[in-house]
Amino acid sequence: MAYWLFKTEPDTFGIEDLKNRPAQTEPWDGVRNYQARNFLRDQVKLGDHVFIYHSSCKLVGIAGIAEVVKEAYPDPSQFNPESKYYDVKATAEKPRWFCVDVKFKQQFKQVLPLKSIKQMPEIQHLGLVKKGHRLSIMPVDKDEWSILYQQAAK
DNA sequence: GCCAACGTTGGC
DNA sequence: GCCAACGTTGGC
Repeated sequence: MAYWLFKTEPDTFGIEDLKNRPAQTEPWDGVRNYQARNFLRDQVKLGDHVFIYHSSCKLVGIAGIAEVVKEAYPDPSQFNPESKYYDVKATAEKPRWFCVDVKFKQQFKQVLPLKSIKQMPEIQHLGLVKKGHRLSIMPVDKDEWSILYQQAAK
């Protein structure tokens, strides 16, 4: 099993929204970056665990955990002209973008702030703490997951 | 294939 | 809202 971090803007869709969904499950759509897409399509597997990270908001940081309940399939929003994620160049035969379904697992009592994460000496490999951390889907190694989880679940 | 212009991300 | 850091686009 692998570990990931997915970014989201809580004003649009946050951990609370995931928790309140029917079946607490939601397609993670709208990823429009090739590197992130490749992770989603090729490496994110059923049962993988995911940190839900809140960005562009008051409380920036890791807000909780979700689990992958459906592996990559073509992101429907790319075919929908009404959607802001619509992509003219995508076709059913040649989909360009993919999504997975995630299910709510846990909301932390408090968001683990980015500021704290950056101060943790053990967390050095995570893309988040590196310069130009713009990937919306990124791998987290096992050790870093454990350390972050321990810190967040306190 | 280079690279300037442009758009987007995301912390602050 | 600012702006630095990236990614993407498109002319050549």
